[in-house]
Amino acid sequence: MKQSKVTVVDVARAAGVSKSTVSLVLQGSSLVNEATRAKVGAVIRELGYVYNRSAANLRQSKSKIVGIVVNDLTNSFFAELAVGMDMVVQSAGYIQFMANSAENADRQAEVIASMREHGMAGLILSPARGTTAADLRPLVDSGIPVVLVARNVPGLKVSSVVSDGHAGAAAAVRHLLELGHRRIAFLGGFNDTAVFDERMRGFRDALVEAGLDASDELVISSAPSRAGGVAAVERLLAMADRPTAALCFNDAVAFGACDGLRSARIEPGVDFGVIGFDDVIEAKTAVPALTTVSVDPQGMGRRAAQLLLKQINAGSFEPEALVASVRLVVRESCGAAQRMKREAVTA
Amino acid sequence: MKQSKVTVVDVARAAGVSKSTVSLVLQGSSLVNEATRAKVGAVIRELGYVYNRSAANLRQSKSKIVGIVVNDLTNSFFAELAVGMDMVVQSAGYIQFMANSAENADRQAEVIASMREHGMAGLILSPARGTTAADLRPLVDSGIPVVLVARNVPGLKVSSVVSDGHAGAAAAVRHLLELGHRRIAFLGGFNDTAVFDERMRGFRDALVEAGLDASDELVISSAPSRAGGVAAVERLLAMADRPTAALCFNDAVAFGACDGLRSARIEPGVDFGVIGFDDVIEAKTAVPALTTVSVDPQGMGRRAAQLLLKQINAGSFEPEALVASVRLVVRESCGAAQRMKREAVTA
DNA sequence: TTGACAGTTTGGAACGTTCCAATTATTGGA
DNA sequence: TCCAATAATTGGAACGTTCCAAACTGTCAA
Repeated sequence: MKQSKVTVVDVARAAGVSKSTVSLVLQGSSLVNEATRAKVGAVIRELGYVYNRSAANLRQSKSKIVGIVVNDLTNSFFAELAVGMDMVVQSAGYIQFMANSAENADRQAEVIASMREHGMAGLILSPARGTTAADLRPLVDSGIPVVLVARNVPGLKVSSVVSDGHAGAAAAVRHLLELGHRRIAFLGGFNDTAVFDERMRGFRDALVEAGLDASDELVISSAPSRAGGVAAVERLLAMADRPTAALCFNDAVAFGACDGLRSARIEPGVDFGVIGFDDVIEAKTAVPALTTVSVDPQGMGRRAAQLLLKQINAGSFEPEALVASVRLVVRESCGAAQRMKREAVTA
Repeated sequence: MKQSKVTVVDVARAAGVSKSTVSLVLQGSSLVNEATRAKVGAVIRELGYVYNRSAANLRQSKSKIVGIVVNDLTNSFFAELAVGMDMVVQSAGYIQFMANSAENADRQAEVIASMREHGMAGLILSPARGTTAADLRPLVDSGIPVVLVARNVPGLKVSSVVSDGHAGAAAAVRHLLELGHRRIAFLGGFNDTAVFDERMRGFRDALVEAGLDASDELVISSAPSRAGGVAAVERLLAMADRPTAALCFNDAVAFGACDGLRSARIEPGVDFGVIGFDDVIEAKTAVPALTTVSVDPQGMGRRAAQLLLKQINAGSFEPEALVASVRLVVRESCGAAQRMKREAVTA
């Protein structure tokens, strides 16, 4: 256990050159002679020298660190998002501070401040509920690139990568209409978020477009979780004019809805159509396999990271708003497979 | 968008004091006069000064950064683990580099090297499959505290926090025996990992203890995923002397096993007992609710982080091996609820 | 008036790197 | 032989902080 840190000066002394030369070797400069480079390299390995990046940054003030703050890492959608970012950040030779805000705006503010003190070059933020433009303004004004992902913050002029919730929800509803459903509910999610609003409007617009009922009672909000889905579907089942299908705010809600339906002896995908949103990994292997709007969170994460790195490398930049397109993945829970079977029989 | 960074000297000039005084204020020293402190504080806010922690670390060489490297963030067990660490690291005023190794030992080595260059004070590692003691030796020898979590690396003398897989597996098997099962399988997981080995030995030992068959054919390994569970249960169903219950390597495998059983018109929790391992969040709300060995990953994460911080603060330390105890959470998939119902009828 | 002392404040060196300008060594052409 | 050009190396200042030793203010007792 040797504690003493080896510096560039120690290496220089041992190799019989100046610290400047060692520095050049470290940067892979073409100025230095091949023999010297080899000698210095050998000494570096021998002494177990580790480069001190903070010291370097102090001089050149451009760090290779980005910040990533996510509202809920235990949610697999956001975990995938984070993994996507991780991939491109890592392969660009950057390293990330990464923190979970647990939907707590205060904690989020703290970690962002801390990351700033540690000298991050840019931030990717999947904002906690309740994040305001004012929270982020000082950071943005300081000229550090910020990319918002998955959720937007109204009134803030920064780059963002969000999915096309409106189009996705509308496509899902149209699919249910094609399958013959005429009374469709929207289940789950907190109705004070922008994402909820967007998806819900997609749902409404598609119903109105088809000349169908899109009244408020068809929108049942709840926590955007599996438990929330159970609760929401219970309220749905208690309705007088009961819907025959539902579009859910996200996949967690959809799973919960399936659980709730089963408890009531209603088989999802057979007696009732269920469509989720997000296409989390479990959607494919669940029983029944979940029909859902796929938003490829890893891809979104990758795009967000690419955008951030682009803005870091460009000296100045204009905010860019990317909308990740979305596609309906038809599996079993909507009842499409069931209908095909039925048609095969009647044919 | 003001780019110029404000330094302690700028603050000093604006407040009409020396940089030393500003530094004292920043550190909350009791030496400085109340009026001066207030004045400096005001100027700091006014100029939008942000503390440069790298510069400070350069001088005092003790950073408030820890590294966290996780083998698979998309797996909710490890995501929970990370969130637990995040909690205690954050509230101790530290910030974390966090990276996903995606089970790739090379990538893992790269990010660890990068974190080291950036000056981390300690590392929590949930090692990628195939990590060797040699990979970690240089880091450990340099005196930086390392805590291994969830998985151990044979031959490396560092602290670790792992769950008691042997006891957990044995408890699960005993429960199945109590429910009357006499032929029990072990499903899923790669058989070249230490975790697999430990759980499998717990399984075997409990069977042997009861004087039952614990032969190799009862152990069916596969990928530790939902798909792996489906595959494993298919092989189980093809056996001549078919088991009536199974302990699964983890919850993902258990879910897969349930899916596979259902496809074969066998109802898990009624016709067949299934027990998982890990108690991921979905276990509770799944249908049937999964009986599983709960290892509280968040708690493990918290303990690992606490251990690391303790070692960072103590100048020197001895490696400590923590074994997180484990408890069987009886829900529906094992058939216990079913048996109680049956007993109520016969009574 | 002086000195001791506590309460505050301060200049400057140090941390490990980069980068500029300057220096030295080497080569080749006239 | 000398000069110019090129190749390789180098010393020292700078980055933004901390920390030490020293210095300045008052106050109070002698």
